[in-house]
Amino acid sequence: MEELSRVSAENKKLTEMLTVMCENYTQLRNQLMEHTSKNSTGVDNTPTSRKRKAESSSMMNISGNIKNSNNNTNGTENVGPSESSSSDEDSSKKPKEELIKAKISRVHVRTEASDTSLIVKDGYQWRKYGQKVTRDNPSPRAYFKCSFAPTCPVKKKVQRSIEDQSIVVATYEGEHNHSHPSKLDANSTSNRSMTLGNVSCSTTLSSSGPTITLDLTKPNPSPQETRSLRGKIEAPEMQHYFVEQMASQLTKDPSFKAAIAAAISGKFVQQNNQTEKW
DNA sequence: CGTCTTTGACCGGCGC
DNA sequence: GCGCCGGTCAAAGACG
Repeated sequence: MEELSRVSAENKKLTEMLTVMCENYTQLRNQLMEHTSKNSTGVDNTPTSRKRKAESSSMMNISGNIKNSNNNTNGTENVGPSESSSSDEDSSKKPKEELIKAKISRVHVRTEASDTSLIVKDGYQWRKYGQKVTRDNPSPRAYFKCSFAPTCPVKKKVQRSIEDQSIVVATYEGEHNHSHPSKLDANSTSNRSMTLGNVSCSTTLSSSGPTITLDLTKPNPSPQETRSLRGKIEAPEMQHYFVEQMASQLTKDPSFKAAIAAAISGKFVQQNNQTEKW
């Protein structure tokens, strides 16, 4: 309980730091937009190389904003900085581009820095069809197609963050035209991440090694923090559902059960360094 | 033998 | 038109 309270306090501090960072980012972005609007009177700002611009905006989104594409079927839950920044700029563009961009979502997953597999397990079944080394990032970018359904048009690009090699950025394009495979088999995956509103929680349960890494962001921010973030207030039943989902997924993982059993039997060694990492 | 990954080749968009 | 660059294809190999 002491450890839990300590971690909770640390999470609160980190959340506050994240809030300050988000606010600073918003202020800086507004200042930049004002500056660019003053300098260039043109309607569209530098139509050259839209793709690189979109990627550079995603690089600014490394502040632990973890989203799951499964909830992004209509884009209403995409309230992250990258989405908001792109939607702000898209307001002056053609509706066709807005339609295309509405189907694009990004997921940031923290993984082991030594893991070079570029595999982001999100419950879907993916087939790798290409890998490229892009110009703006020395890490190779992997291209995946959804192979769960032959007609599923969803594609996924996975690339390590140029700023933090331990963060893998997965960009999803399109919408799945089938149900989530994990609904059929909840034990098929060992890595899950979920998002409710702006509160992100990512669990990385490594079944291959003896270590268990939990990436947790405080699930219950204070009302003040909630207001300061994006004003998206969660319903209590959603928080309850969130906690239930976390508990059920943790208890379904055999490695987590083994760790709990070892802890109960007195063989579990508390590693403070691991918990202090996040 | 079927499926998946790897990787060089190829294609199309874009800027100059 | 040419070159660069990101994205895709497809043959070959790996793997269970």
